[in-house]
Amino acid sequence: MATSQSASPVRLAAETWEALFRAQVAVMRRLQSGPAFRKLAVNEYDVLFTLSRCPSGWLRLNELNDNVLLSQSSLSRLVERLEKRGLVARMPAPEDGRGVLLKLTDEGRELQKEIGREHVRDISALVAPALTPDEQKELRRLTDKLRNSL
Amino acid sequence: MATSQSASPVRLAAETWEALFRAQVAVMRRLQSGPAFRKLAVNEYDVLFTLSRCPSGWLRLNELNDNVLLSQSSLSRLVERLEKRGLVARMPAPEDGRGVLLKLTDEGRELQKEIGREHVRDISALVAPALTPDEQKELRRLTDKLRNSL
DNA sequence: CCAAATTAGATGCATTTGCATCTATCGACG
DNA sequence: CGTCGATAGATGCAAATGCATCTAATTTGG
Repeated sequence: MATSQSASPVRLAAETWEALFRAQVAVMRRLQSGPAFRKLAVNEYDVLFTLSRCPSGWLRLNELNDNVLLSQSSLSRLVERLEKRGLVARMPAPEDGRGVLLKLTDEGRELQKEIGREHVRDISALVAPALTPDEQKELRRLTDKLRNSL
Repeated sequence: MATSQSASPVRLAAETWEALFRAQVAVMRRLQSGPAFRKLAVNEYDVLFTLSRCPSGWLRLNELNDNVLLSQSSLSRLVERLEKRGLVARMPAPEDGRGVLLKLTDEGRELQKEIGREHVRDISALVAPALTPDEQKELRRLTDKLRNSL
């Protein structure tokens, strides 16, 4: 009987992914039910957050789409909603007549910061008691490595 | 200036969560666009999968809801759809007149296995090249620990 | 330089989702 | 026991999502 539980590489990969996925579900469920996301859905906040991290301030719609788990059409309409609420501004891309550039408005930046502060506290309250700092660093390293190798 | 990048525990936790979340988004995006999920959405498959892992075969609707990132009402309707397609069967809970028990039908079990085989191959193709077996085990350990401590 | 194929994003439409609420049952407590 | 708050699940309805498709701009290959 040389067939121990996770002997197969395929099985190990599947179990690894399932553990990652379930952890994400469990944490996200708690985060999104908190008071931080009263004013904005998580996906909407995520767009504002990504824009806030963008060095130039402007980001292409299709680049945004890589970060978010949404179809292209859903992102298009999500951005439309954000624009209607005055949180982001659009501009036709200068180098590509098909493209659209996005940036935060002042109001959008304010709201991102406001939600972000609370969001970060919520995250910390969940993650910090669960893992030591070294474990957190290792988890960050492994998930970054996984993402970068796709 | 003793404020290095991730000196703050709060910041470290936030960065850890973001890395985990982005990795999940990146992997999930690739998985769900693959041919494995032609016949069934990921959330629907996930319900079949969870039922297939249940020792007794029967599972309460509200227990299912802990595993899935869906509101109670959405899960209720998702299950309704699965039942209409003949993939799951319902039964009133014997010990609790409010509850509903679910199990896979034979057809549901077949479909879960069929999709599952392909799904596992897809996962392996993404995860195995990215992380060594030891790294995968460590990632599994850390995400399990995170989830269990919530 | 032009036609064909590709890419960015928008839009019509059906499906899915979530919020609020409703019904029914359970459990606690007087 | 009988009432009252809590819990399980279903449902009306508005909002969000995805698929297929459309338009327009770009890139590619002859």
